Amino acid sequence: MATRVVDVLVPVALNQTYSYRVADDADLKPGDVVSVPLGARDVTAVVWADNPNPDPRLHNRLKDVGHRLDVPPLREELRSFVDWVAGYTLSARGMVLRMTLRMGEHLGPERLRMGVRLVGTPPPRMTSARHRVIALLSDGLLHAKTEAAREAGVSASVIDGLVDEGTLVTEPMPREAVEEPDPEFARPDFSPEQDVAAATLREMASREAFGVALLDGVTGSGKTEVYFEAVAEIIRKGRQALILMPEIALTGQFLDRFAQRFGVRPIEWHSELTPRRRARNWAAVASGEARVVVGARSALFLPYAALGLVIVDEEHDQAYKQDEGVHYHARDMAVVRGHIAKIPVILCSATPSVESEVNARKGRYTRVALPSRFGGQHMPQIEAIDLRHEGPARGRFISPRLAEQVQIAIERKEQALLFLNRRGYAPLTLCRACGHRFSCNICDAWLVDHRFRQRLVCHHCGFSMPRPHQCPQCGAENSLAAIGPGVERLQEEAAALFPQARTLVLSSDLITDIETMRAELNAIAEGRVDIIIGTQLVAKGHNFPRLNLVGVIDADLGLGNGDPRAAERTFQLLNQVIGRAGREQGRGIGFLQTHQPEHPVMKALVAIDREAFYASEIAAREAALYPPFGRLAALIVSAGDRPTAEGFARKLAALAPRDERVQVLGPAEAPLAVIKGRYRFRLLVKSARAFDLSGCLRDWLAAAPKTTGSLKLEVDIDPQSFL
DNA sequence: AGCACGCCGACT
DNA sequence: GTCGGCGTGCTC
Repeated sequence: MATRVVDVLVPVALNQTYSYRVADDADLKPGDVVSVPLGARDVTAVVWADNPNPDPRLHNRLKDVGHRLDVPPLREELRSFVDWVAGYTLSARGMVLRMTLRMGEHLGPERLRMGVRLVGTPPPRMTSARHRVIALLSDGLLHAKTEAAREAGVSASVIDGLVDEGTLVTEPMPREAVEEPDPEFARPDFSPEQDVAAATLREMASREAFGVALLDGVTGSGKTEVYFEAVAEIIRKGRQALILMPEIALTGQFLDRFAQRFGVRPIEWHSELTPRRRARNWAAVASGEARVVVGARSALFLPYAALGLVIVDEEHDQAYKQDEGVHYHARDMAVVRGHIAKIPVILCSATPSVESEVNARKGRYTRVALPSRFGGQHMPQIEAIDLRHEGPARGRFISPRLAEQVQIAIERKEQALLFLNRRGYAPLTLCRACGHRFSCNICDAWLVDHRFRQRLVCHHCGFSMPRPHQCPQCGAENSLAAIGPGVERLQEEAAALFPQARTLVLSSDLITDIETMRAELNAIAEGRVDIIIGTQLVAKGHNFPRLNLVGVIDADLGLGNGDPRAAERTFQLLNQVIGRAGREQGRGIGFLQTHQPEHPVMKALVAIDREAFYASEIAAREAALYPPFGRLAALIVSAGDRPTAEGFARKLAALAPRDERVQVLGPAEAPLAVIKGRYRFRLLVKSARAFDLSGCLRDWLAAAPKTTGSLKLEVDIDPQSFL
């Protein structure tokens, strides 16, 4: 009798499945998680399909499937999703599978933590440390070993000693149950407007069918509490809900708000989980015990037992786009997963992406609007400060009018936020004697002066050097000038202008981990800071109750670098930043320092006229056939030297499909031509919306020469950033 | 993605 | 004479 063979998807950079033999008595089904030999090692992989006619050429080379792991099989819904994402993004299926299996390697039966219990008599040789341990354990209950040691103020070896003496025994700790959120824990009081929105979402959640809602509400309108009602409905139905957030928005404050509504914190999923927690959370998601998961984009690939709803908070946020490895946009893939799993998807934003806005206008998405702030608060008043006429003195960045407002805020004991989306002290250092500019040897970029760290840093590759005191070009001393502002320099200026104020810089490079960030955000929320100086970190989903004034130092930053999404991003970012003001007292005020107050983005912001912004942006996209009116992909060719990269890019362009539905632009040198010592050229591929661009690219690239040596070709479907 | 195999420089 | 650098190619 022929041995049974199954096709297994292995989590390596391979698109094909590999065939393995199965023992006759092993009952393997598609979706089962197994261990298989691959080359010299064993990997955790997934049975993808039965293979009744294995390739005869492989007959004598087939290896045997190892053991099946004791975890729930990946459901057909997830396997289809993995296949779909790989096909769409032109990634190896194995690499997409890897994202669903990233559970901290320790898959399988959870390693139990050991606890200790007092059972015997104290040993003859007593010490004060031993006394403390015995006193602590005198309740006769099981205590976690490390906690017991910490509470008794002793090292673990004291406990081990008592175990050796027979005074204590070790026992496995019972696994702590995942706490269930209670949908009725604290039902909120809603305004009539919020009630209507919540009812719509609740109804959608209960329908158990695919559909997309765009929950469109201004900052402070209570979007979160409203979509929590859809989550509550999913919990009542015994299914699971996933709330996706931009990574940085996963704050303690959000988790607390969740706990206020549902009684417990949700399960988290993000890059900073410890391996142990990661494995536990993965298992809780797969078993279905985790009812609600709040996570960064990678949470979309987890093996939910019964996913019933996906929410994408701040759906316009660029952080949803993964630009390494598998290039995917989590918002778009959430819609795909919802479609495959036949479940509803809720996208939320105060400033929807142009894509989602168009889908809502065309009726593909259901718009659920929360047009006003909760509790009758008003949106901040916004004014432009024309830097051409009322700018600050040379070398200063806070205009007199803005400074006056900050002074008033401080006198009123309110907070002010100065927003500048630029890390470090100054973006450019140059020599006044010879004009030499400090730039990165490995990249094409200026080195940013970071005075906290006393270094010049490349923001593209991380290269850094000590801050020099002498020009390397002409040898002049004391000739180096810092050009332009960064948040550190802004803090210096604010401290000089307002010496009595407490300032805090909030910038990603000064924050080492999520906990530090949570602590700093809490310090602000509790009013221990007068002037917050922040990069875009402050824009994301945090509520500062005492903040009423927001000053945007350089509103033009991010506009006009030739990026088709520059206007959209600037509008969203500035809207969100200014929306931080006046959320509690409702008398927020925002100032935009700009050189171009007549720019459509600035005019729309000042007039608080979203419609005007979307109208002009949608018209521009439609005319240029940019997304969502057309499809876009970028091919990025990079190599260790310029001619190799350019030559290959030209070869690719020459092989481009001859199809009038596809337009190939380039190759052009990428805007930042050299990054990490690699020369980069880019081809942009544009097609009509109703065209299989992924399939077309696949055929095209299959016919292209293989990349050898340092040559690398990256495919970015739906590129968001053009740098 | 790992990992082995393979061919050229500075060490015990 | 070996140890080890990372370029190339394969993994059922």
